[in-house]
Amino acid sequence: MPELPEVETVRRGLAPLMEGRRILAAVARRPDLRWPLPERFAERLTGRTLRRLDRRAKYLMADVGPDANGVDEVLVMHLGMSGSFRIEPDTGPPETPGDFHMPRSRLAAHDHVVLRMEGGADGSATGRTGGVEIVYNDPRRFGAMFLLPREGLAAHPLFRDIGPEPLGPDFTPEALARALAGRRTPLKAALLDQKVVAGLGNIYVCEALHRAGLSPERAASTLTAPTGHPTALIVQLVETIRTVLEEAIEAGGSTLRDHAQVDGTLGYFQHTFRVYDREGGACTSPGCRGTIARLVQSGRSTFYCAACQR
DNA sequence: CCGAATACCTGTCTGC
DNA sequence: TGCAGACAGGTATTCG
Repeated sequence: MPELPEVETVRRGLAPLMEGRRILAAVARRPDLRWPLPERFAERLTGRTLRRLDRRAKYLMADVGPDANGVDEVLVMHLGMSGSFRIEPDTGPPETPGDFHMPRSRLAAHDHVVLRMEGGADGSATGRTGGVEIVYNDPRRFGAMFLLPREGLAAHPLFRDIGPEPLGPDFTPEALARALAGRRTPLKAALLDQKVVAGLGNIYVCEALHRAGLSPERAASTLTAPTGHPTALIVQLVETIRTVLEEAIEAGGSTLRDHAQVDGTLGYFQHTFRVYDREGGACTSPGCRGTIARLVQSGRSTFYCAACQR
């Protein structure tokens, strides 16, 4: 499921267990996810301190500091369609460099990567060595990990063309108007395009369009005035996208507080949607008596209300 | 250049 | 119960 709110929830869940801590051991249990894992993955990460865990679009970006040659690197992680992280208490023996022990009983099918983190001074993580083991599980293997130089990362092909962060200062009505100008593609497809705005996926595009009262089939260009300036509709859409994402992050936060320490699985949380996966259900817009319908646009399901989305 | 289709994988659900 | 087929929240690549 991971779209921006889910990835941000994962980031917030992992950050307290990872930031400022050494990676005592790392394991890649297979050579690839969607693409090959970084060469010598375990050796390159072992012993380094994870300074910060950030997010850009749907990517997690872990600043792991300098490598053996002093080159600052970032561990970039993407959850794809089915990736999640699980937190296990570290019950392993004290570390020797390059050594890694994890009880087989605690590994599950599709556990592809494990990072053993050192414990924190605050005692917030309570494995035998005071730390945790962070397990990446991904059945469909559409996820990915890269270890890239920090210098010039924004110009890397993965990030070069990604649009503004929707919760950041650059996602303005003017910017969205510019990005949609002249585009004949349906609004649904345009908002899924990561070049237009970062981090939206199928669910939150459906949700945002419903709340904004905009048809997913409307040509994207029709939100931009002939002058190239934003229309009132675009101002509304920018605001709606922010609201939908903020509410979802809030829902993810409460899931974290309620369940993360018990369940240990990050990446999926309960959230109720107004249109997504509600085909045949009643539209919840005030005063609307419509029914949620499903349609397929460029091979993906769109859920919407034809009565109130124009 | 743009937009649509395809490919990458496995698990789950539906209908016969 | 078994099984074929559809479908799943992402994105790089290919095709027209």
